[in-house]
Amino acid sequence: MKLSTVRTCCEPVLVAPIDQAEAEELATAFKLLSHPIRLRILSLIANAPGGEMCACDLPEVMGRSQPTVSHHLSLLTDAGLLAREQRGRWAWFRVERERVTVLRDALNLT
Amino acid sequence: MKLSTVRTCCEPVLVAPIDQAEAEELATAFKLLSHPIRLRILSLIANAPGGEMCACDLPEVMGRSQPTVSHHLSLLTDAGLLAREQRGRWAWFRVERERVTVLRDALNLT
DNA sequence: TCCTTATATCGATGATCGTCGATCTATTTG
DNA sequence: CAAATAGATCGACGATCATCGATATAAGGA
Repeated sequence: MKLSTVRTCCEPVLVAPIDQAEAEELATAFKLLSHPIRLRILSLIANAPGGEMCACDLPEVMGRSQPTVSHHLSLLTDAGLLAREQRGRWAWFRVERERVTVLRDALNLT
Repeated sequence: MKLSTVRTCCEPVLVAPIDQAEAEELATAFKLLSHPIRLRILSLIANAPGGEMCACDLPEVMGRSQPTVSHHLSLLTDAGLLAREQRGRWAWFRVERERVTVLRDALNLT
């Protein structure tokens, strides 16, 4: 899904009417923000030292099992909201801020 | 849910880390934006003449049944994203822009 | 008061989602 | 190569969600 080509800061949802296809793509993206674990993961990584975090720390911090955390990390990564980098046997993640900006700008009112 | 007291433009999700309670409230709000019909309803009403729209027109425009549209209007209204006003036997809706702004600001990166 | 119309609510059904134990894969280390 | 460890994938289960027909409610008009 190339979200940035669908909706930019110049044509936000609440200023220009959207059609069915655009609504479906945006809804899919906002769905990623509709779960507390995913919001906390984004918030945690964005505020981590160096803006990145190792997946190995997340199950304990989140209080969820490793498969559950891995599942949510995959969803965020597949959607382009997180970038994944393998270092040795550890996976490091950082927030793709441009993608978050696209979603924020979709809610512009002016 | 008093969302505006929980998260303002001064402490966005990606600048300050959020705890479990805040994440749950925000996730509940973003869930409303995670369905194409609800995004189209918001977009349609925000761009309607006078910024308001009668519910009577929505089932045909959306291609959904009257109960389905009523259900989504209730979700948006209960969450404060839409304001409902009864005029005679018709229900008119307008977008509560301040509430949308709260969600947008939660995604601020700077 | 009776009829019509707009909207909400109920109830049921199928679909999607979140979770985790078990297992598989890949990488490092001894 | 074998053991250990990080992470992904699988499979199943319960929970939540979207939808719509049927029906209830509420308001206006005859």
